[in-house]
Amino acid sequence: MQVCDASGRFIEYWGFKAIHGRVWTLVALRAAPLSQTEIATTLGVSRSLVSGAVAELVDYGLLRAVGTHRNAPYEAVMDFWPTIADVLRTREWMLLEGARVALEGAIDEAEYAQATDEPVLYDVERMRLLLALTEVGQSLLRILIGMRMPRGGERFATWLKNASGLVGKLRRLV
Amino acid sequence: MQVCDASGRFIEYWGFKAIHGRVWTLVALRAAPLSQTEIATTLGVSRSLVSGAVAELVDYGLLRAVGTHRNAPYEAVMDFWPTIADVLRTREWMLLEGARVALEGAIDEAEYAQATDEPVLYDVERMRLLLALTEVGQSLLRILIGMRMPRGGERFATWLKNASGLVGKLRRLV
DNA sequence: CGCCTTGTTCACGCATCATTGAACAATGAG
DNA sequence: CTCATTGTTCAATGATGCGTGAACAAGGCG
Repeated sequence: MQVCDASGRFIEYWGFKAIHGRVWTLVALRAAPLSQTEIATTLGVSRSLVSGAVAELVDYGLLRAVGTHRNAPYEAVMDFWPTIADVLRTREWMLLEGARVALEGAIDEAEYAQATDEPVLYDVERMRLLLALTEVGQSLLRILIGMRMPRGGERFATWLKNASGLVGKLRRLV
Repeated sequence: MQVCDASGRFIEYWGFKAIHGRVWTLVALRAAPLSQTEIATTLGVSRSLVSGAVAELVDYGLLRAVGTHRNAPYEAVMDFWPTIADVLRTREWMLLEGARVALEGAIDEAEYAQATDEPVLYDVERMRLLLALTEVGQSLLRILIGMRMPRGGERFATWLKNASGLVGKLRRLV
């Protein structure tokens, strides 16, 4: 399944493991739920690798066991926006916040140095610009995180239509 | 300089090397252009590492030598959107295009199987959904790539104001 | 009840890649 | 011209992390 590899490569570039993308895509596109051994043999990887990947995907809320018994096969949760929002909320926010705090500290230092006539190594104006950039980034992030998803039956299809319309509006905006 | 480390961490998560972020941030925030040895000693890394990083940053168009002589110090190019657009155009587009092509192929295969009454392993409906998703992604990418930047003197500040306004409009849209 | 299939855990190997230090090249200063 | 400083190249190192296989656990089915 070339789609799984392409998806894996894509996911990998976004800071996750390729195996996550491959497993999720395979399960998502199969008509029937899959057991771990089926996943492993289909993808040509070891069962141990699949075991870990599946556990993490279930933890992320991207995979779900069908039934309660031990060897219950897995189906994909198509509605992955909550997971993406969660990643944005934690990972990206922390990164931007770290940069923002560091910049604020550096600006304070530079201003204190200015006030006491010490030599100022750094360009305060530029630091302010980068600070403003992090704030714009955080605003954008807040919007993305806050995007409400349609509830009920065919969530993913509805969300997709939603997103498509939004992109159209965005094009007119730019 | 904690800002450099924060920036490096951020850049690293976006698929680049942390050293690129650290070097660029240091040069961008310093009031005066910096030589490679100054960069190396300030960041506490070897000159060889800085040499490679600087060469790549110059290649990306994110750093520029001030003057023509061999040991000319470097200043930062603040207007980094062209570089980002370039990365989006090559890396992200290729990834999405790869997924799209693979999905189209799989859909064709599945339809052929349906027509000839062979067993169909994959869910055509879902494949179409993911195909639509890649297309929405490509539309969004086209918009981002096509975003024109202000020309002339204080480009970065103008761009930032531009971007900030855009994010505000986007919030009202969502 | 016992076997066989399935899932989990863990230590190891293997590859990748950032970083270093040393050797080398290039150039400006004295 | 000579030397010291700066930048470049390259092999070696070290760390990080994916993937594997074997051993182990846990049920289901005969």
